[in-house]
Amino acid sequence: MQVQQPSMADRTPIGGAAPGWRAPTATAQVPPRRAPAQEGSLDLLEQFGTRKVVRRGHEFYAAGDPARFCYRIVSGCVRTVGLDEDGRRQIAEFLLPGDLFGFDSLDVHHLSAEALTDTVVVCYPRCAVDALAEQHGGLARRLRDLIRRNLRRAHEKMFLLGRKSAGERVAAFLLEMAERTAPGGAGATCVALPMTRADMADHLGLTIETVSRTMAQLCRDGAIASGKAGTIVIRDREALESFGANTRH
Amino acid sequence: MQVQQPSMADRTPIGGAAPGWRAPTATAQVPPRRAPAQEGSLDLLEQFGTRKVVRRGHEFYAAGDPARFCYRIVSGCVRTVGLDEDGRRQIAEFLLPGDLFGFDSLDVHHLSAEALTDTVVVCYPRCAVDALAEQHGGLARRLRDLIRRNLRRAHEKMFLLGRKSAGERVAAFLLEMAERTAPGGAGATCVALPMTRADMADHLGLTIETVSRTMAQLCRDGAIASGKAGTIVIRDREALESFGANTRH
DNA sequence: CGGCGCGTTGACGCTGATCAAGTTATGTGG
DNA sequence: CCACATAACTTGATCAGCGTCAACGCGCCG
Repeated sequence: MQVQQPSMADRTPIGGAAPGWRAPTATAQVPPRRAPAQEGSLDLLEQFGTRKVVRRGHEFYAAGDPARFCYRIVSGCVRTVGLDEDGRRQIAEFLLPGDLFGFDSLDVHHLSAEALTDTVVVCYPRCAVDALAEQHGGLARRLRDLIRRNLRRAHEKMFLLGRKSAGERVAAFLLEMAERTAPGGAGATCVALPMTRADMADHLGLTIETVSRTMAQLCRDGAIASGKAGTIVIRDREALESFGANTRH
Repeated sequence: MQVQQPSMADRTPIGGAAPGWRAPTATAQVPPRRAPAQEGSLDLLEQFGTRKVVRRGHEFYAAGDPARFCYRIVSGCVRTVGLDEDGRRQIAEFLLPGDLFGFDSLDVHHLSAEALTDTVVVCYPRCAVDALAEQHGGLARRLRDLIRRNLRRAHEKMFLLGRKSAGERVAAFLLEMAERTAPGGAGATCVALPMTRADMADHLGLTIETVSRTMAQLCRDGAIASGKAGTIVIRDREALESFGANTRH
């Protein structure tokens, strides 16, 4: 396991005036996105946020680290990773601009969080989060609901991993990424996939080869097309939605 | 999907006298258990709790129901179930005496909860939970941590489903059940398995046959022995812990 | 140029699903 | 209490989805 602790020196107070964290760097292919309404209203926290940049491949925290900070992604992409002693890896989620992470750990992180691309985050001290939540029932409620939503997504992923075929998993993943980057998009949607095939495989409980083959199949079927530099285009959403359902009969 | 709503008539205030619910039927092998320390201290809630009995095979709530109540199990055993349109099923967790459930749903339950055996619960109105949490930061914090623990367990299960062999899944499940019913137990431990093979299969992402075969193998290896009426005995914990690790090399 | 990371494609085999009996529990009505 | 029906479990034979191993192409960078 890599244990590169990125320098803390680039953390700067956000204190006063205009939010300076509005995506100055354009490193990531993933465009900055407004936080969705249900997660956006943790405004009370903003005054405690500090900006931080983590370079591609580096960790925000490792499994086992004390949970001292929570994060909101401004730009870039992050994965949360579980590793076991044999080197087997499970990626719990990919996080995109607007997403929050680190809020659902107990005192100690049980997964590590790693930057897939150069990533800009706002970073909230855990003690500030807890203190604010102690005083403001509304914030506590929103935090609770945030973790609840994560739990619901985890349950959906358990279903995916336990009960769906390789084709269904890949198709569902692509649709999920599409929905997250362009909510409600209907026609041909361009989806950025900033992660490697290995990342997708470790997220979907498959191997690199199976992911690759499945996507090739989807291309042949005309459901998707491969765009430039880690993007795909969804051409036929319905084909994607029903893909692999026939595999398990 | 079965939509039997058990009668609400058998709900009675908890205040009263001797618990007449001490397992009249011998279906439930799971003995009552004290709530573990970290979950037990939701004491503020107790005054709002009402007792309720749900018979084996009946639902506490269905997926899609508004989340009006949360529950603590007094005796019995519960499963939380996700179902899809094809009839594929995923059991997120099995819940034992002392366990809490229903706390991690948003406004609407996304899984259904069904009694595996005749089950006695204490039932807390969601509005009371929320109102109390609004006023008592400490309670809110404990609720948050409760949901966080559930999320961590969900992540561990994602790892199990995505990355472990059939043997490892079954072995891990038996060890988990052992740990939950007899924490820290060292020697030969007797473990109640109040669920069917189909339940185990739908929890572990396997088929009935594979579960059955794997347990037969474990018996042959002397790691476990089958006891009476849905119980097994763990004879060799280390053999169990390393079982199936060789299968995937 | 050559090494390296990443992705693709093919051949083959194994784990676990599927199909099919058959046996043992569980429950029900006589 | 037994007879019967049904659910739950076990075991075997066969199959296929996906993993494994291997080779190769491509873009990037020193």
